[in-house]
Amino acid sequence: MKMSALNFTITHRLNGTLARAGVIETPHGTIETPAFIVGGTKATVKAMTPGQVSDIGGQAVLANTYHLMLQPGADIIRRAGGLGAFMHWPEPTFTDSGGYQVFSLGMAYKKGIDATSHSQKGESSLATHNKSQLAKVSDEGVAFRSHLDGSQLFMTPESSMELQHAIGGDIHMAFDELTSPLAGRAYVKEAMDRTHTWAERCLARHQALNNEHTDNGEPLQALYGVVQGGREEDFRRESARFLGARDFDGYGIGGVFEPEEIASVVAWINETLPEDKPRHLLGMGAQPADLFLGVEYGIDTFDCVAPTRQARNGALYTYDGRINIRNQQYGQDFTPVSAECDCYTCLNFSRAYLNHLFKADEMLGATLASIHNERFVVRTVDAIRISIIDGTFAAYKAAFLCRYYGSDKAERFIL
RNA sequence: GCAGGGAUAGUGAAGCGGUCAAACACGACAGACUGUAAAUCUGUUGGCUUAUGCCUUCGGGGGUUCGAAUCCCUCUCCCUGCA
Repeated sequence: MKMSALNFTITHRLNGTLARAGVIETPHGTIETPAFIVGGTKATVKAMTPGQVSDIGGQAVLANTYHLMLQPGADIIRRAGGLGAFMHWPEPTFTDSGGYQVFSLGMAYKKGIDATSHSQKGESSLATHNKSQLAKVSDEGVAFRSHLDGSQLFMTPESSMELQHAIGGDIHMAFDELTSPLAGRAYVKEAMDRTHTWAERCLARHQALNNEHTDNGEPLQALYGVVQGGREEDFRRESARFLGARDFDGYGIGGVFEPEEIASVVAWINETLPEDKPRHLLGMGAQPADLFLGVEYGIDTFDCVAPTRQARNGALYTYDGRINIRNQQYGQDFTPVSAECDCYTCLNFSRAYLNHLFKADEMLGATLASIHNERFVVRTVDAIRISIIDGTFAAYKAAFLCRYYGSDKAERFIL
């Protein structure tokens, strides 16, 4: 008998687009899609309690294998009863494979070697770190140096799967290699081929581990293959075809960096992938355009750390665009961050109060700001889901983006 | 009263004859952040400005010098000992 780790049902489609609404069922509950998955890298959504994550409408959390294997160690999490039990999050969980860290620890992107750093002025500590390269890729796997203590590590597709199964999230990502936007076509191809080989190795190890779970009477865990291929249409379609032909429970789309790429890259992939499997856009969702375009071109779930990171740094989302709450002008502004927002922060606190918390460096500022930004993004995706169901997506998208960006700038995201 | 020490940009604090509009830190003012090496990072921060440009600054005043935040005299205020 075939048991599946995950069920995905598409309930609505939007004519003339790749958009759909549906439900993902996991052993820890369901996710109504499209959905924004909250970033919980180190088994915590920074500055928020699980109760607060639940209150803002978060349906699932995504944690990171690399970070958790270093600290506290996958075995600790396994012994705690798995990721959800460990962090007191009873709802669905995802883990990322550590593949992103291959990229961010191993190559410089936007920090060290790109065109913007010609000035040589104040070099950030991150840029300095990038020069020292904490990761090296080979066909067998990736040699890492821990960013915490410098110790030598080696991660392979198999070890990533073993770690992810020990951590015990509901949905895992295959171990992949994403390439810098600066990489040439030849390297993009090489990395994609390696990602494909790794994906097959991940699948094999994953299925063996799931067999063990079955023997032990434990719930099955799901695995998404991760599509790569840079900005090259033929590679992206090839990657979607290759992975789509294999028995993954769903697909992650990796290596997308700019909102402008979403429409094209995601469309190539989602036209090619099997329709009946969920698709997760890895790491994108910092701004409304990402969300609208992603959904329009067939994305079911997103994750992004920007809402919480930007919140911690004082950038708050409003329907009229982003504001920096530290700015002087908010010091005497006793209105909420967004009058139309229904989050705990907006219902109870003023911009002036948040401005004070940030200037005084009080931790509550980070919490209230994170609650607001996460609610803003989750609610936006929820509203998008409703607009698919009732067929008003196009009008909703146009109105939302025009107001957020201004009609001039919004144009590039519409049509 | 005597003997020492000190007063530097919003604050603290370097500098002790030229390379000083003056390090550094904090503060202030802006910006960035997309599978979190991020409660982080970047820029600006005397005035005028396009400026490798000019102007006004280092407690007040007066000197020495080609040249002073830096040396001398004096005044004001502060600190530390001894009376």
